[in-house]
Amino acid sequence: MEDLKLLSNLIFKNIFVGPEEYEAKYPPRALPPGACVTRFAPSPTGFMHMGNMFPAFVNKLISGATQGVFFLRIEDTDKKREVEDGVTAILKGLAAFGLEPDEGVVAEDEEKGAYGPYKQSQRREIYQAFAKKLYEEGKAYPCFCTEEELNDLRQEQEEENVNKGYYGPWARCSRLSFEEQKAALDAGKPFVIRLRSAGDPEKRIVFKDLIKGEIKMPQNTMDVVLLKTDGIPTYHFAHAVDDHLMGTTHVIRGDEWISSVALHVELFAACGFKLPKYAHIAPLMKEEDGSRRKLSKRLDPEAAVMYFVEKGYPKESVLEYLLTLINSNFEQWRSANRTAALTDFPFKIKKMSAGGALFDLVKLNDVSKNVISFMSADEVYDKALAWAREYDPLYHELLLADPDYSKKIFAIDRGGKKPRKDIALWSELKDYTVYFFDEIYEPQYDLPDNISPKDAAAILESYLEVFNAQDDRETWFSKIKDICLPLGFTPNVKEYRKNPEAYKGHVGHVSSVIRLALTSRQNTPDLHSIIALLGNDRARQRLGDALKYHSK
RNA sequence: GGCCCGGUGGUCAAGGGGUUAAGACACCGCCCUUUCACGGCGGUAACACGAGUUCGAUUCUCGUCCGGGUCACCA
Repeated sequence: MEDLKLLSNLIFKNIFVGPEEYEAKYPPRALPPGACVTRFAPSPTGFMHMGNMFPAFVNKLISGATQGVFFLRIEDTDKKREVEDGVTAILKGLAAFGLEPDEGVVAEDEEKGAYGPYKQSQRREIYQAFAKKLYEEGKAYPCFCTEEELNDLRQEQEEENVNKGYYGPWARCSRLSFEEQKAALDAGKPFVIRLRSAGDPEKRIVFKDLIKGEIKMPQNTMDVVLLKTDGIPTYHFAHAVDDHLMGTTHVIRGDEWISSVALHVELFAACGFKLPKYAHIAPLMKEEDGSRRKLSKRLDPEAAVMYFVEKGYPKESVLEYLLTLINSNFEQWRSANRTAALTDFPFKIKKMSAGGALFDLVKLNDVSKNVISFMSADEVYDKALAWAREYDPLYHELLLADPDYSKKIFAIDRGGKKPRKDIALWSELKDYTVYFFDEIYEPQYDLPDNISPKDAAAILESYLEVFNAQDDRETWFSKIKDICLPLGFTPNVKEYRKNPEAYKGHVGHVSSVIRLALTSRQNTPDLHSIIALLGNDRARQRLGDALKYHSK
C-alpha cells in the first residue's frame, strides 16, 4: 500500500488536486429537462472543412432545439499537427455560418463558461488527477516500452497472425512489479500511462446509437495509452474526462469514431462516469471516377468551408442545403414554411440518415437560388456588398457609389409571387448586372442568327423615333409592337408560328434587338424596368451606338 | 485480414409484411410568355443479389456482393 502511494506520487508529480475536487468544481449543469449539452471539439490542425462543419451544425441544432448548450472545446493535444492560428480558423469558419458556440473557446486566447478551461492543453493537471486515481485503483499502469519495442511487438503479432495491439499477454508492462516500475522510474525512462483493460474478448457490448440504432461489438481489450510521454492525454481519455466534467449529454461526431465506442464505454466505466448518449454521423461523400469516397479535406476544394464563403454562397443556403441532407423531412417543412427561420425547423436527430450522402453542388445551387429569391432587395444589397468588400473590391465600389440605384437593380422582378430564381452566388452578380454600370460595361453588337444588321439598324432607327424611357409598361410595349409591321415583323407571335414564311420575325425578335442594344445580352430580367433604371440619356446613347454599328 | 456501419431512380430521400413504391434536384416534353427565369402540366428512371420465414417480402432473418470506416504515444 505504501509502495503504491509512493509510486503514484512519483509517476504523477505535483498532482495535489484530486478528482473529487474537480467534481465539486464542475457540478452538474442546472438545465431544463430534456436540454442537450453538445459540443464541437476539433483539433486546430488547419482550415475548417465540411467534414467538421457538418457535425458541428448538427450539434448546434440539437442544443438549440432543446434549450441546451453548445460549446467549443479545442483538442490541442497533438503539438506535432497543430497549426498556427488554428483556433482562429475554426472560429472564423464557425462564424461564417452562424454556428457560434454558447460556451467555450471564443477567441485565440479567450473563453467563456464555467466548465473551462476549454483547451485541452490547459487541462493537463485534470487528466493527471484522474489518471492517478486510475493507477491507484489498479486500472492503469505505466508502460516503458520504446517505439522500437512496440514495432517489434507488432511484427511478432503479424507473424503469429493475431490481433495487433498492446493487450493481454502482449502487454508486458502490465505485469511489472512495483520494484520494476520504481527501478525504471528511477532510471529516468520515459513512459506512458496505459489503461489496464478488464475487457473480455468473448463478451460484447451493446449500445444504442441515436442515428444507427443498436450496435453490438466485442468489448475492448486493448491497454490503450491514456497519457502520452509528455503527460498529455490521448483523444480517448480526454473525451471521457472532459465530456464528463463538462456535462456533455450528447456526443455527436463523425462515424469514424464508432469503432472506438467499445473503448469509450470501458473508459467511462473505469472512471465511474455516466456514459453520454452517442450519435454517429455518416460522412459527406464525393463521387469520383464512378466510385464514391469520403469528401477529402486534402483533395477537394469544396471541402473547405471558406470555399463557399469566397464563392459567395449565402450562409443560409449552405445551411439549408446541409439540412436537406441532415433531416429527411426538411424539404417538406421548407416548402410549407417558405420564409420561416431555419432555427424554427423541428429538428429530430432520429430522422437523420444512417448512410453517407454525396455532396451535390447542383442541388446546393438550386437551394441557394431559392434562398436568394426570397430575400428583399435591401437584403441582397447588404449581403452582396458584404461579400464584395471582401472578394471583389471593384464591384464593392460600384455598389457603394449609389446604394439606391443598386437596390433598384436588385428589386427588378423581386418580391412578387413568382420571384426570379437565377442567382445562386454573390460572385455571379457582377456579371449579371454588368450593363447597369458604365464603368465595367463593354457593349457588344452580336445579333441573333435570323436578324441581319440591316434589319437591326432599321428596328433601332424606328424605335429611337418613338423611344421614351418614361413610358409606362403598356405604352412602352405597344410602341415596340407598332414598329413591327412596317419593318416586316409581326407583333403577334402566334401568327408568326402559324405562318413563318410571311414575316422576317415577330415582336420577340424585335425586342431582342432592342435588348441586345441596351444590355448586350440575349436574356435579361424585365426590359422595361431596365430601361427605367438606365434613364433616357443612357438608353438613347446605347440604342444610338448600336444603330451606328449596324449601319456600317 | 479482424471488427463495425451502410446499400430504394443519376443525386438527396419517404415508406416499412399487401402501396399504381411519395416528394425534391437534375434531365426531357408541353403550356404560359417580347428574352431568360418563374409558374403550371406531363414524362424517363429505383427497392444490389441469393436463400429462408410467410398466403404474400422492398420491408423480417441469414448468407453473398459492393461501398465506407477502423485497427497509433492522430484526432
